[in-house]
Amino acid sequence: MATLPKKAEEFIDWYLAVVEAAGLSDKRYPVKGMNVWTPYGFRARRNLDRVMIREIEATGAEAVEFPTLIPETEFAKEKEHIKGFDAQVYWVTRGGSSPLDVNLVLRPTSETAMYPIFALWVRSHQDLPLNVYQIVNTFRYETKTTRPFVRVREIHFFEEHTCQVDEAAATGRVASNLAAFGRMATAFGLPFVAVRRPEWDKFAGAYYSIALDIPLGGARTLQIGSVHHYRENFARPYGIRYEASDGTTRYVHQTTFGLSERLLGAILAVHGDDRGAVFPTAIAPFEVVVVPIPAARAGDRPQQVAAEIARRLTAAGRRVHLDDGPERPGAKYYRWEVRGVPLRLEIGAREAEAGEAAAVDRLGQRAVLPLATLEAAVDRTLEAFDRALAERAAASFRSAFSLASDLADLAASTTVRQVGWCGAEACGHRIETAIDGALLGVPEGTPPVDGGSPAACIACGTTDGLRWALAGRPL
RNA sequence: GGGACUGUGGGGUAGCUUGGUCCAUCCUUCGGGGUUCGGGACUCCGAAACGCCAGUUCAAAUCUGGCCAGUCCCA
Repeated sequence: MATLPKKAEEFIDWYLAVVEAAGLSDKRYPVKGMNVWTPYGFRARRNLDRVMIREIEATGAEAVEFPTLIPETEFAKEKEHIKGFDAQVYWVTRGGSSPLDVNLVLRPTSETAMYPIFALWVRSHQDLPLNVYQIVNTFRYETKTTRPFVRVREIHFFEEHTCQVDEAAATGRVASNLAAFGRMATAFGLPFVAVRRPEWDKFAGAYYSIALDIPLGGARTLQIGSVHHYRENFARPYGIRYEASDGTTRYVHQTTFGLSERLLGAILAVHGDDRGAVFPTAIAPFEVVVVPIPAARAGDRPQQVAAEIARRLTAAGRRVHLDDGPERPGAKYYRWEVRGVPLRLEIGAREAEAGEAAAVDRLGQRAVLPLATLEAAVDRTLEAFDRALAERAAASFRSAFSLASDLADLAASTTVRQVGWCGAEACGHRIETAIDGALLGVPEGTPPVDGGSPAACIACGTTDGLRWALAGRPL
């Protein structure tokens, strides 16, 4: 098996090689940006979905599913929105061989599919809040280089859409979404920053946008999700009104929360190492792989014990793979390492006789687990693994940001930079030019670098209206 | 949106400049046999490719055009 490129030296090549070697996606499908979810990758995706569903439903959202096609007439109702998406939608213009009277858009996102119906569902303040989400495929005609999970044309999209009684309630929903995302990120051991995007980079049609970004090493960043406050921007063109308790008619205030398989890409990018993928247990296609080690003197005892262990752990609710194929044990170790399985249990003649399992986690921690209390021992081992993985990610997150105080300093950035910014768009663009990237925005809450208060705008030097902002190079 | 480049078995590649020496190289992978088995075994046998369609030519992996796919740079 070919060795992988080094993560620190050739990040993109490393990422592609890991996706390939781990068997997560088949990118040979003959349409750009549309890849096949392989069995192993699909397991990871299903686990990702499970965590998203658990956390969003804990906040009172309900699952729905809207159609894939949107009439052009509905799509065009919100002017900023269509301007933002026009260049990247797929059109359906024919039914059979006949041109359609009204062309249909393959949804790039579902605002314009849902909101005409929301206008029918919402009549009274008693219908609010309306919190619904769907996990569906969306389509964007991406022209840049596509990459598995990170930039695709058919997106596995989680989107929550809500209607609230007023702006404050919508702001509360934004906070609730950010908290829900925080819980998802914790489950995946994934540190992130939430930043309010600058005006010129907010979602098409939004009042404001909060992006969830992760650092990828160097000044690179990856946006893995976003939460938007729409105020009444969509409610007005789509007529989503309700009668308040005082008898007046008002427009709802809306929010959305979007995530995608980029989260899987981010998990690979953050946790993976030079030996391949590393999955936190919450998303791991298999949490445990059991490898018997044959020995002439032991007969088939190791295989029998390994099979029994796999049965027991499966019964205990673990996702387990028993690898009792004919390969040599070492070949199996390498394979399950590149595929990122958190915990490997080895059963040889020694272990079979002693009533033990040799355990090695994906970070290299070794232990001997007694078979008598194996289920509990595996629980503890995986918990410790997840903690260690999260701590490793947190440590690299802490060193992924640094302060910068003048524009010349930005060009050679080897981290994401935290800078003082006066808020002016012209200064924002000068920062973007200086770093050859983007002004990511203003951090929500505590900024990543504890630098006190900013002294001056890095671009114009003014000391008025200062805030911390982050600048980086989005992938 | 503009420009450049690339496409060879499942994966990675040599060959292309100068058409013939190529029923196409090597690594890996896959199938079968034997010896093996506590960190990627060895060995024998076998399978597997010139993106697609036209054109030039006695002759095309190699030259030309279109299409499809991929990559990079610029706006």
